[in-house]
Amino acid sequence: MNPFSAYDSGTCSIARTMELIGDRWTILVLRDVANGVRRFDELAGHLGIARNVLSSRLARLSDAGLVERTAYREPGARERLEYRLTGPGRELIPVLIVIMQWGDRHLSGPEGPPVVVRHDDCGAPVRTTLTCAEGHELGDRPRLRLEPGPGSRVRSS
Amino acid sequence: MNPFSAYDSGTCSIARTMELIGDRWTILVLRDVANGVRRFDELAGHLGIARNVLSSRLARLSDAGLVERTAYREPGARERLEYRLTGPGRELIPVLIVIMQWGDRHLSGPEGPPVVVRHDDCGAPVRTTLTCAEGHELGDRPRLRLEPGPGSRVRSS
DNA sequence: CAGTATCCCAAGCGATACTG
DNA sequence: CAGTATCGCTTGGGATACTG
Repeated sequence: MNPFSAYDSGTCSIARTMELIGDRWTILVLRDVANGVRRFDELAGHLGIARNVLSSRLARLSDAGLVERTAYREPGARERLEYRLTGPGRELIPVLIVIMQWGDRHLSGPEGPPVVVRHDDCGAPVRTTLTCAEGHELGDRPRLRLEPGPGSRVRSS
Repeated sequence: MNPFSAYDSGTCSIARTMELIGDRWTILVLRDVANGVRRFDELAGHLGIARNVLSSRLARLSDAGLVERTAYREPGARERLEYRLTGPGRELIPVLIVIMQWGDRHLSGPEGPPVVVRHDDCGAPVRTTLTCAEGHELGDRPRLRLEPGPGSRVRSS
């Protein structure tokens, strides 16, 4: 009867995702990797994270397939390792953007946000919008309805 | 020279937002409150969270202005307290949706996602999209450019 | 440079008992 | 019912030293 019993914490996609990225550092690591910070020491320095923690976060992200470690060699230089987002990792970028957008609006000072994200092709600022399959735009405070999906454990009787 | 020095961890909107919601429980509390679970014991039972932790999370969310506690009284019943999202709190819903969307795609089993979110007005499923101010849709793996914003501490010289 | 290993502390969390 | 208080465990995290 309560539609939200479908939302049991075990299978909920939000819960599962947060298990992966819901700690103090992981999202920031992803942010930096997405922004082209690719080497271990560079990440450690820029984030101010302890090296062992960075190591374990990168390992988890790599296990989950969000980040891959590859070797590369600049001409004449010795081999180096770098981290890059995989496909699934890049698909997290919209998550980073919405979070940033919310923070820009509600947590940045009167000076405005410290960073602006633009569409690289046209230079216009980027934003996220909520739309439905009928093409309606839902705005910031959308009217939503939840229903059990195909993977629901709740019988629809 | 490095555009990402603008992204110092102190002012970054992602970092600031994650300080607020970047732990194991807060997002799930927000999810439940957004879904109409409004009373303390109901939240505690549904989430399986320890009561003291729930208490402290609600306090933090309330301090931050994402959630407000109000008293209400059903006719004939005694007074009760309930939590509701404030305006800024409701603006976090798109964050919940993108996270859920990503988890649906990458972390749910072959059965599919346990919950589907629909536009309440038309019943069509909801999704988030990245667009730029020029109206281009950017897709899952967008080509982005970062620039220091007005609140950047980095001189633009 | 790119990590891993160790040590220790602080925060987060769960269980439980208690109060209005 | 709606919380707060207390306790002890467990995890996360910082500093530092060490290895290939």
